[in-house]
Amino acid sequence: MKEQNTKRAYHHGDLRVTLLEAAKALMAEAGIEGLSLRKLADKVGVSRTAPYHHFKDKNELLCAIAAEGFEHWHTLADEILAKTHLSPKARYREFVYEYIRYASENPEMYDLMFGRTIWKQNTATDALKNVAFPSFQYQVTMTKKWQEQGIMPKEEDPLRLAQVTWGTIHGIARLLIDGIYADTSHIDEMCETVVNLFIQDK
Amino acid sequence: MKEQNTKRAYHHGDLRVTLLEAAKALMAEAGIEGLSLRKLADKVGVSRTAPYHHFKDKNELLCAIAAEGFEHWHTLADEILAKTHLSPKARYREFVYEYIRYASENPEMYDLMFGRTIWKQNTATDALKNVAFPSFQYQVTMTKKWQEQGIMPKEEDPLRLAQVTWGTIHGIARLLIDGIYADTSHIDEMCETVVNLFIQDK
DNA sequence: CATAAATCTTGACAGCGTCAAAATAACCTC
DNA sequence: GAGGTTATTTTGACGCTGTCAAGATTTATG
Repeated sequence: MKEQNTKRAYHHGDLRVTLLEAAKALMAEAGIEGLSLRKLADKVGVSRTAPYHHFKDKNELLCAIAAEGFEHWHTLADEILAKTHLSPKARYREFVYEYIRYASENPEMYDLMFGRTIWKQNTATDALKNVAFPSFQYQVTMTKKWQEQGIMPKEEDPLRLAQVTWGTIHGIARLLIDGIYADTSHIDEMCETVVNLFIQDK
Repeated sequence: MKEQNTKRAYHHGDLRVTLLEAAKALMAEAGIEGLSLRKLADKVGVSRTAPYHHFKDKNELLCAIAAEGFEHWHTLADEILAKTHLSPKARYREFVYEYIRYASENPEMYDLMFGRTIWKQNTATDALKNVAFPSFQYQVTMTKKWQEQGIMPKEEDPLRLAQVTWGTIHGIARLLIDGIYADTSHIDEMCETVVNLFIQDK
């Protein structure tokens, strides 16, 4: 009985996918720093260097994880924007809530996707860039739409406005997952304040 | 010839201060991750374990560095707020610019002060908390003042408003120092957009 | 079936934080 | 000043990390 996936089943049987799944789980519980290739290999039941035949190094593994995170995140964002039965303002509110919720429920993944581990050293793989850059650009696209819908000021440059509004929810998300804002019970009120400040009366 | 500092000159001559200075320099050029106790000891010219008699572990060294950062940062903020010859709006503008400038010129220090390294694991020393918490609280105090001066909406709860406005400049700072916004030439325009969005016509 | 390629393992190395024990230097009291 | 205490520093060691090299094993290919 052997599987027939994208990669064929050799000794292990699609070790790459197994590693990615285990890595996400390990990262979620031990953090990015706590995710070591050796612990990962041990968890999966292979030798220390086995992962090196599927990922060039640790960075490439992290990029692969982040890429999956972006794909997941992108579908979540799309779902909200598809709720056309809601008013633009209500949709934006939901987007803000969902953004903060995603970050606080997946702090390590969020940190990997939007943090310095990958981007500061400029070590993103092409595969990651191909999903991450559109996600960044997505913020600008949505902002333009919000301006057209009249809930955000039309006179502001879309790029600048996107940078600031995204910066706001990103900043709040970071303060939460980095442990500066310990009190997560205030999340709702913070989101509401964001909407109050940025959204012009519908 | 021996110095007479807070700590007396033993074998080395105030190793603690020397370590802190070298650690700040090493961190600035190699990053928080690149700062190792062994390299630090080597740079200063002592054995690997010598620093352990002045700092319990690496975390305590990092906390000491961060504490100095907060003190420096606090004096910078105070200077701006003391410029009473400027209008409240102009002062806020300068505060935003200065905040982003400080972060982008001292990215590693900013990351240490406001990042997850220390706060997420909840390993801050009491000495650090004593300077950091007032700095956090400072944001709320200033926000209240801005509300009283009529440049920020009075109807918003001061704490929430502070969290969101601080979150905004913190988020932009993070996007810059983490390498998401590579283009630092847009800093001025982003700051201006922040002021436009948050400040009510003077 | 034989050769090539992919996959996995064992061995090894340097770097890291940190503990234990020993060595050294300064201080303090008598 | 002498002797003992304390502060400081060093050497040795351990386990953890990422990663390379070389060999072994399994699968694919011609």
